[in-house]
Amino acid sequence: MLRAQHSQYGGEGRIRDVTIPRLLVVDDDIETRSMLTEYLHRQGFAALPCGTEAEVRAQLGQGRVDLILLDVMLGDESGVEICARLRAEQDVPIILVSALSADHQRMAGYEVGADDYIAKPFNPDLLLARVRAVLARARRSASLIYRRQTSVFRFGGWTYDARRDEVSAPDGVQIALSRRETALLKVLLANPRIPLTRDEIAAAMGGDGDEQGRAIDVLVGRLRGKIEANPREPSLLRTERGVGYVLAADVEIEAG
Amino acid sequence: MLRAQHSQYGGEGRIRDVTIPRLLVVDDDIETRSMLTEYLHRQGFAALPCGTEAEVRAQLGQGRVDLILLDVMLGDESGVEICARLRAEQDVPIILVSALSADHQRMAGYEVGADDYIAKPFNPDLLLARVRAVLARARRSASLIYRRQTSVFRFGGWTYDARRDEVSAPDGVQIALSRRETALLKVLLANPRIPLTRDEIAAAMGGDGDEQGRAIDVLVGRLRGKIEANPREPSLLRTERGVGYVLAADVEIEAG
DNA sequence: CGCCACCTGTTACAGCTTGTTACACGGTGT
DNA sequence: ACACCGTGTAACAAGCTGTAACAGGTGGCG
Repeated sequence: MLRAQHSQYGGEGRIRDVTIPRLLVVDDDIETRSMLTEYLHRQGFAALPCGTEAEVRAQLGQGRVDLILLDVMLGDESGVEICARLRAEQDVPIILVSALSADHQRMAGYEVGADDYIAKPFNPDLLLARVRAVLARARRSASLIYRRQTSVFRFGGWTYDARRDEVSAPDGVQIALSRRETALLKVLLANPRIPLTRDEIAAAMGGDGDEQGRAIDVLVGRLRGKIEANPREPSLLRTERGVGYVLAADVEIEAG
Repeated sequence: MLRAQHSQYGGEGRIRDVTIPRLLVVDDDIETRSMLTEYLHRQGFAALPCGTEAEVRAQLGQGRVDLILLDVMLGDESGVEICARLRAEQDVPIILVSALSADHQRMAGYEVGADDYIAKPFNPDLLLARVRAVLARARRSASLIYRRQTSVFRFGGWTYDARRDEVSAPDGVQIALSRRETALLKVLLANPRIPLTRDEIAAAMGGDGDEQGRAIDVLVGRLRGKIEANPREPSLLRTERGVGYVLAADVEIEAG
């Protein structure tokens, strides 16, 4: 089950890619809106004009939005406040656009969670570069899990290759771990030398918060049986009495 | 980096938080470096001065780096090129710092993957706001998977609550899915109305690329047996002959 | 120092999960 | 019409997984 939880999001990058980013252009000035929308269309984006927060929300409700270009002065509405409200609910990248470029205003924009801030009048090509940078960054974030799947973890002479899902002993011999054993190992590898409580381990393995009984202890024992030279005196996967368990090894991570 | 990695396990926010961001200040000018490093120290960051790419790499090799402030003019080295190289290998946020602020240079910076671009001379408070914004954004990205874990998916009258790991039928009755069944459901929910090949499904479920035989088919059959009114004539989880399977329902996602 | 409660390791077991295999049926192409 | 391919399904075996019970060790308190 945990495995599936990991891989689901890693698999997104490998299954389908949406090719046309969908942008909202939010400005109460119709002419500015149209000009920018057309420009972005020509650059290969789906650009949708909005004049108010309500229109923005309507678009968000209707489908995926990849980025919002949000003017600071929106008639009766403040773009900065809209940005703050949207950020509290959404991860969608937001670029604030303003004719005013005083530093304290820029800071306010960043503080409410804008991804970038562009001063009018702007060079369209620079705007484009920023749009692309912000989109690329968002794409990179979305693929983080996928990339992590290609990592090789080294600890205490052992190797865990996340992409191949293979665990190798110091002598190079592969051992077979069950799905739960692998999940436990991954949690430990992600937290070298940090004692983890049983609840923390269970949660990290995808638990729903229910009390686990002694399941983690048994699982630890099983993993020890496979990776410890002497499971009765573990050196890699140690117990911290009253706390939980700790991977007592440094972990080195390489791209797979 | 390690922290960001184990967010894939859905447990980052619940296991450990690293509280002091670690920044690299990269500038060949010692005075600038020192001034900035001290300023950032006073603002609560761990700021480490570097003068060359080699020093940057040494720091990256020694431990987690949360953000790199990278000057464009680095004596014999070009900050933009260093940025490009680092970006190809790393997700670490990079802010380029330059005395030159022509638009084409800024665009070059964004194109090589910089997260932000600051012109010298800069207002230290504005730099700080940007550092914080970039760090906050990185943190948000790192917590994406965790947030997804709190999501509720609705499809065809059914509900999957990711946090509780509960699946409910249209009549509100909970059904029990096995771990693999849940994993399959998640893959489908992440790709509504998109036909997925068996290989794609297996990969998204954490497969290591090995041929799966008929396992996915059997699993689909089992999930159908639990969620279809008539498993012999499935309406939710349909077969696309010669391709694979598709979730024939719209999916609505709510924060949990 | 001794006692006791708690913590952890371990074993055995039962139930469930999971993938493989084999067969049947329907669809498609020649 | 026939052959082949793709998919659904049932049966089965092996493995996985957590629970329960017991034993030994540890730490705190009197």
